[in-house]
Amino acid sequence: MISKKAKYALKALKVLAEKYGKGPVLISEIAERERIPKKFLEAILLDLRNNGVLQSQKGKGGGYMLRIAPEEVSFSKVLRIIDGPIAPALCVSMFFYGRCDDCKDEETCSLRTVLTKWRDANLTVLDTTTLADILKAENAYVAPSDAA
Amino acid sequence: MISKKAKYALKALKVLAEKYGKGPVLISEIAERERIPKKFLEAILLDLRNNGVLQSQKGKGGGYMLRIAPEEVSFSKVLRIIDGPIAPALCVSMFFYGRCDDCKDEETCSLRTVLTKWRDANLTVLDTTTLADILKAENAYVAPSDAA
DNA sequence: CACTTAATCTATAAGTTTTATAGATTAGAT
DNA sequence: ATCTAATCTATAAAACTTATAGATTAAGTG
Repeated sequence: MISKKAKYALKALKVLAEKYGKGPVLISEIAERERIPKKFLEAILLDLRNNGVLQSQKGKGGGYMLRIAPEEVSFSKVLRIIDGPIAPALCVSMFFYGRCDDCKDEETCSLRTVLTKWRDANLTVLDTTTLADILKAENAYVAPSDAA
Repeated sequence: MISKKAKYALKALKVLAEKYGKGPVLISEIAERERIPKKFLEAILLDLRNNGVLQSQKGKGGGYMLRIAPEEVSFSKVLRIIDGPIAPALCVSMFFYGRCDDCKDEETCSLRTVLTKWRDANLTVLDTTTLADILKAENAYVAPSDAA
């Protein structure tokens, strides 16, 4: 399960992806539209900015905007910034590798083989899914007809 | 990331899978072999028993054993018992479905489309991976030679 | 029946992470 | 100067994780 924070982040990024190239968006506007506690959202957006995903402008006419194109913002990038490791365990993490303190011998850990497979399946989806895909999903939705 | 508890559970189950059909195994034996705090492990095994994965026997000659064959114990089954939902969000969970309190309209949530895809990729791996696969990985390991 | 073994149950708690809230401060625009 | 909106600092309730301790129950053994 991803954290609420990560879900908030993705929803906020969806809004910013929609307005990509159309100038800055206010925190308060995003917060209202997506029902995110404003102060909490502030911290999230700041985090995304400090990690190169967003760009901000203070003062009147200011706000937040994407620094890179929606197609460039993968889920894995966002999740790593907000939630940390994507891998099911540190011992198979590519960006947050760490030894498992309960593991006797990492080389021969049979669990690790399986965890690696799981990690790769995850990354296949998360590396290739971007904000652009959320937008596509948004537009693809057609209200079900009563015909059936 | 899975919890330590889940990792402990999988490691304990690996031991029990090895001894499948060979009588009960003591909690203390598993705890020592896998370096798991004994009291903590007790709770984990009990949980697995109450959910039909394990079977226990009190008193002398007692211990824990698998109730079903290693090939029948999938990762998804274990993880749902120990860590709960496997899905990245409750709104796309098959076993723990719940509405997201911050979501205006679930039907049109664009994030949900992507989360569903992610969930399915996860399940493809976790439903088909069982304790038997851990054992296979265990036996498949061959120490690297110095030749290279 | 008394004794030993080993799982089971109940209670407690330290530690960490998550999910926020409040208020002061800084940078930019007019 | 003044208004605006992001930024920084501090705080904290709530939930979850990771345990530990001790009493109890069930089963087998002599």
